[in-house]
Amino acid sequence: MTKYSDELQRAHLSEAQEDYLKQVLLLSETGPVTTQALAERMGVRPASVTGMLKKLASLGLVDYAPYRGVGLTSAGLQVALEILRHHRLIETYLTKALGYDWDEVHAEAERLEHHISEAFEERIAEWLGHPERDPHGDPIPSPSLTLPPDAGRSLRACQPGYYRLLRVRSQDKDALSLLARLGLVPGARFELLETSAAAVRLRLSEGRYLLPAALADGIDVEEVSP
Amino acid sequence: MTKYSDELQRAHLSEAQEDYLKQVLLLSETGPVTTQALAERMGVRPASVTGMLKKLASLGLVDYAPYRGVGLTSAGLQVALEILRHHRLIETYLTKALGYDWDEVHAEAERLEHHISEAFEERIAEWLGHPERDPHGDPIPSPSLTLPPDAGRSLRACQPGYYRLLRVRSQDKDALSLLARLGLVPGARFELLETSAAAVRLRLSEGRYLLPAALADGIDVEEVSP
DNA sequence: CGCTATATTTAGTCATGCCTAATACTCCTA
DNA sequence: TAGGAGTATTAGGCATGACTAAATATAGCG
Ligand SMILES: [Mn+2]
Ligand SMILES: [Mn+2]
Ligand SMILES: [Mn+2]
Ligand SMILES: [Mn+2]
Repeated sequence: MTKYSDELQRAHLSEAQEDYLKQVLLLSETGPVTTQALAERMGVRPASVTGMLKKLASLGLVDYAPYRGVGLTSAGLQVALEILRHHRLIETYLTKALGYDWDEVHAEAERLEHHISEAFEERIAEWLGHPERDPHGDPIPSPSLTLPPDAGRSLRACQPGYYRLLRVRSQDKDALSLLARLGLVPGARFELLETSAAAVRLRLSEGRYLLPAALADGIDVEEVSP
Repeated sequence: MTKYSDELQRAHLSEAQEDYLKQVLLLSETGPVTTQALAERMGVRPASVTGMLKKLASLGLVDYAPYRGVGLTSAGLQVALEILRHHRLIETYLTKALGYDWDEVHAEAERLEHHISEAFEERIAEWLGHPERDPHGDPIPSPSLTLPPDAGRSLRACQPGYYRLLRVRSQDKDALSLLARLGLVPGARFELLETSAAAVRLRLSEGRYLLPAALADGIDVEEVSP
């Protein structure tokens, strides 16, 4: 019966509300969630964010103290994880079943995540063999909405050595396109040759590249034997 | 230039507007499109329909004369066919690629039709081999938005004889479920034994059934040799 | 500790798309 | 041909989720 009321609530959430909750979750992974950061992510003005936060708070989905930032309640977290699961499953499905490139999937998933049924979610998860990571290496919340633990650390902070790429956090289409072109996708192995403040130098089987620090920042890796 | 302005306009249409246009198209296939019929199909009150028709008329998508009914302009027809193509391709894809039953696909397609990209449309059409009919036998508008011609006639008006089922017009979940159970899906062959005002009697390889006239009404068939 | 830059919230609008109640039109029938 | 039944439109509201401009809180700094 808990189930029933949850579903009722879910059914009533708008696309905008779901996206706000998802962004609160994503932003909270790196630090406090400010009105301004949320406004940037959502592509709206800060005043609009304040209005939405008040509504979400009244629905019991966020804890909101004016001027103090915002966080998800456990109900809000469930919704955010559900949408995130949709998003990442859809990205994975589009890539594996329909031949999308990994730089194309985000925009499509951003819309579809709000409009698929639980049946659709289950069927693509089944078709995919219940994956734990999407094409970017982002963890996919499980059906019971637990998030697989983070693995790896930022390439930016690594010493020279041998590594395997685990995750690319950038969502910039052109950055993703570039990385794909270089073969820098999850699973790729490479040698980190040198790091500096501005860039990292690395070697793949296909060649040697100098990667701007901004890109290296968003790349998570794990060390491997040579 | 025409293309450009069309696409701009498309981008701005809401889900509600797209659904109104689609329903105007579907209703116009059987007779004049009244405010009331539209209200029933859309699940809203007639007053709401009037409001929307005025808006669509001002966008140049429908010809609307108060108290006189409504019809699509050629711009409106394009939009309606585009959405109808999405709907029927999605239904077909869900059935063939994800194992949906034909009585499950409608609700899912009704939402997704508004939220897929042209790239998605093209890829599922490609995967399906550019089908001309959806799982119910409904014609799928071509990429250039022409509708394949109607084939067959209503089972209700047929004389006893041998027939192949071409199309099921009902969208009722239970009716579809029943028909699927009997094997009465597009392509099925059967013998029509007897017709009366209230029902038709027919024989499939699996058995003999008495079908209420209301169901037979929505079934299109073509005659075949015994 | 007070001042100011920045972040945030409030106040007031607007567009969408729905609703109900009241009014107007159409067209069939007596 | 005048009602009336039934259909449609207008009038007035409401919720959602944006916006701008104005007011206000916070926090960092001299
Ligand atoms: Mn989204
Ligand atoms: Mn991703
Ligand atoms: Mn629809
Ligand atoms: Mn169909």
